[in-house]
Amino acid sequence: MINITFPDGNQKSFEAGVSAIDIAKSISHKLAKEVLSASLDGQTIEPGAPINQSGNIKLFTWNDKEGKQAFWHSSAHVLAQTILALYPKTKLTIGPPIDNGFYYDVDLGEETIHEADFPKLEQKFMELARQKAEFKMRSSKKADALSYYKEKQNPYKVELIENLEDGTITFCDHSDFTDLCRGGHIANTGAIKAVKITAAAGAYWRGNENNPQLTRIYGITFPKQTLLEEYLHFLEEAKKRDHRKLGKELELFTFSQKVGQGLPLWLPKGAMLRERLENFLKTAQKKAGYLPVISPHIGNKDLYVCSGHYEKYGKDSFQPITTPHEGEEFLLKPMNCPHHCEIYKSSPRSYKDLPLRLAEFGTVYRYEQSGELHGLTRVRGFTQDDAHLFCTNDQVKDEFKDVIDLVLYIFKTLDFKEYTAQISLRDPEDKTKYIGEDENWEKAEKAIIEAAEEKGLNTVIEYGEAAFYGPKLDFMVKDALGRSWQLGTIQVDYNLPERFELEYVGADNQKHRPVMIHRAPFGSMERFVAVLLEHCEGKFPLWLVHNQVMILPVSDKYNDEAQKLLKLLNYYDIRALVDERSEKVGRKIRDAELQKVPYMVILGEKEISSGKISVRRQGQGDLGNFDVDAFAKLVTEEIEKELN
RNA sequence: GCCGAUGUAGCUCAGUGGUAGAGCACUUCCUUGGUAAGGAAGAGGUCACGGGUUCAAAUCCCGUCAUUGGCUCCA
Repeated sequence: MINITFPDGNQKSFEAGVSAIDIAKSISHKLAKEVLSASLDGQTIEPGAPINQSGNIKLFTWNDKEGKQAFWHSSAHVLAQTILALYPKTKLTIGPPIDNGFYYDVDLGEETIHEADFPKLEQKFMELARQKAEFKMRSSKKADALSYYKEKQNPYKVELIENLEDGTITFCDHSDFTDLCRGGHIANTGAIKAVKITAAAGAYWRGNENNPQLTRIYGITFPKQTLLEEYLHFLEEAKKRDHRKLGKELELFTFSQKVGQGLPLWLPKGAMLRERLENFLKTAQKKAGYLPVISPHIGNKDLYVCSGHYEKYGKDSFQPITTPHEGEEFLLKPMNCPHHCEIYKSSPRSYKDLPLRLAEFGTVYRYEQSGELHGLTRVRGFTQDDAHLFCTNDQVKDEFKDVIDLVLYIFKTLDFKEYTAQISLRDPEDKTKYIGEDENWEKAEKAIIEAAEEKGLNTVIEYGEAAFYGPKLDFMVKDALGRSWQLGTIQVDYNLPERFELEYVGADNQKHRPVMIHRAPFGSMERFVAVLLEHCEGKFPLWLVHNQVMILPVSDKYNDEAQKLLKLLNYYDIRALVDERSEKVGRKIRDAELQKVPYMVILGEKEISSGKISVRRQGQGDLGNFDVDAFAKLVTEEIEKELN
């Protein structure tokens, strides 16, 4: 007999050899049917495999991340089986579960899979899944595993196995299909009730662009048909929140082939939106002791050679502009920091001047690869809400913490509740990608980790994600489709002050080197607006929205009164417009609702004679009658609340 | 840059080799109304661009450009 302990602390005895599913059955048949995966003492186990030792069990269903992962991992096996059945010459590589489904990377040789082939794949997939084949793990000797794949002429699997220790190599069989696999399946393929092949894409073997390109087939499966329908519905809804669609509808920005790829054109409404965001941050920065600076759009190449950016990113910049007579080379400014370093150097600095916080909405240009461009989130010309804080060693942590507060204030004001605070450190395997002394890196990394900890941030650490000159704290926010984008960033840098020989005179009358903090709470105005649009679905908070109030005269007769009201609202600093079209009021309401105007004011005979306006809130309907100043107060108070 | 997809009116899209289409938006006229679409008429396109096949191309083929889903990259 063995003792099994459940997460709630309860214990039960079972005969040795019992499976996780049997254990679930002992609780309820419903649970047994729903269990997808299990773990014993934290180790993932196959749900149908015999358990021969006592331990702590956890049972996972579709509602658990672990359950979904096992489900999609198993589905990847079936996908591989499907592809092999339809394209027998395929060489399999890897096929992991991801956040939304799974993929399998395959070498199809001469064949290609097109979107038109997806229905065929889906049909075969379900045919195979319905066989209810059990997933069974078995171990293999390294030599046997190698010869198996050598015989199949599959260099990818051979490479994978060569990197594994003998004695740890396992395969998973189901039906007539077998694959190298470390485990973590559902019991059998029968639980898969619905599949959607979502995309075919190229992907490099082991993520290295010098390696052969494989075909990656993406799919998603569900234990119920209705869940697939819900997922497809979610994708439809996400499309409505796409910033590219909303940007067009709300007339915020556009692109022109003539102007160039990745070079956004801000339309008046978009430019005014940006202005409000910038002013919001400028006000906050003024309070926090920042000083504005302005630097030009081009800079001498030597400036970036000095900073090290040219060596590292020269190929990712636009090519230098050469002056006709002197032959001097200039780059379109790819970042603002070297300029700000030179501003620092414009005058001798004392420790009394520090921290010196230089801020600029600096527009920069980067030659991003064409395949990378994406709406406003990845462009070739964009404006950073940049600032560089020059401080002493002792001031780094406090300055860093203040910047965290600023980022969190912005996120709170704009209702970004879900974000990831990512600490990006050096790649411990390859320090050659970075400049500077180990000692400085350690100081910088320690400062970030401590500051984030003292601010109580829930952080994840990513190795190898640091900038080449220093570690950083990045704030990542997801778009409508769940893709993660870096918005705010804070970076500690001991290296550029060194390279630019920045100095200050300390209380000891000796020269010292300052530390630099790079920070951009929005990140780039373009990307920030994009993610903001997707978050609020185009329904901007009142303080940001272009048109706060739409005045709707009941008929043309009241247009003059409407204009008077408009002036009055403007006097209260409220942005409003009058809908003077000869349309019925129902139509005007509908259009204002669709334009996502937060407040509507209806003006007709009743309002004029009573002196009270009739107010509607977007998405809510009629709010009743108000005196104009009471309404103005309502609006201004709502704005104040949003900004505090 | 690489692999796949897409490109028709301002927007969303239909149109599989034989005269370029719809809805919304726009313009004009009628209508002057009470809380999510009043009516009529009109205007609007070198079917992304360049070549080819054909008696005939939006449609088939090749190339280019742009957009797009991924991969790689991201100061």
